Amino acid sequence: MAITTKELKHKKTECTQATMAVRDALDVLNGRWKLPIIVSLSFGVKRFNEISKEVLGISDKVLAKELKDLEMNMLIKRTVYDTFPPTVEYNITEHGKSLNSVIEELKDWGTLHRKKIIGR
Amino acid sequence: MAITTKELKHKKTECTQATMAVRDALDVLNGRWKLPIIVSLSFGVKRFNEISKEVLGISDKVLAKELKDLEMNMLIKRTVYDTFPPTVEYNITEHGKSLNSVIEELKDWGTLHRKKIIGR
DNA sequence: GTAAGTACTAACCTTTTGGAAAGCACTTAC
DNA sequence: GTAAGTGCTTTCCAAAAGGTTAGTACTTAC
Repeated sequence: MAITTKELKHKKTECTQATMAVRDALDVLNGRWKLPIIVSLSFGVKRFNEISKEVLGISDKVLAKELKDLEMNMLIKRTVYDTFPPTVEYNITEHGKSLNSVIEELKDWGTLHRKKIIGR
Repeated sequence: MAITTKELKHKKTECTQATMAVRDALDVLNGRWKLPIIVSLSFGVKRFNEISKEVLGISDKVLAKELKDLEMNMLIKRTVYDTFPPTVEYNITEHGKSLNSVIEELKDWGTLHRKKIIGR
């Protein structure tokens, strides 16, 4: 089911703003780790190893990558202190906090869904 | 950074219900295609090829898989009519409609984020 | 009989994602 | 000098996701 450039252009004009905005949001939050990390940081400033322990199952490599992504999208801020054993702190930004209502909705829906499907 | 069973059990007791619910929701909606498909179907009943044309870039194989996933999670319903060229219709369920507020939030946040980062 | 249309599935291959383990730079404490 | 602690990075490898192309079952229209 190949899509020709013509079809793509044609469809693009029909494509609603809404769908694109949802896609934008999903792209930023993609994967299993972004939101758990944000939730973890929403409880306060944390260091690398603290996040690594709180977000269950994440590997160092992936955590480092996810933190970079989140920083690039201005959802979190990285602060380095030049201490003896190095200290790096991560905290949410105002922009990151604006995700609160999204997270609330996901939490509510997740709870509803669990009742409906998993724990029926 | 391996996690021992002991650590896992220990942390599990601390792990908030909230984080698990968010995870549940994300698991159901994972990937780039689930929500676009749901949005597409939220505008009305559609057939396989119609969805395939509306959800830009998705391949037949992936579409078929995603539709199966969504049906298993009771978000959409599949109806087969035994006509000459076969007809299969997909529509959202009530449970699927309960995602509306999540989608609204994602849309709003996506719009905000685009202003902040992409089109600053 | 042959072409067309629908909704897929199967086979094959490439890309992406992700985990485990080790290493590194730097400094302090012993 | 050597061990420890921090925040990563690198290498290697396995699994998962995803794209392309072809094919199938069935019937109807020509």
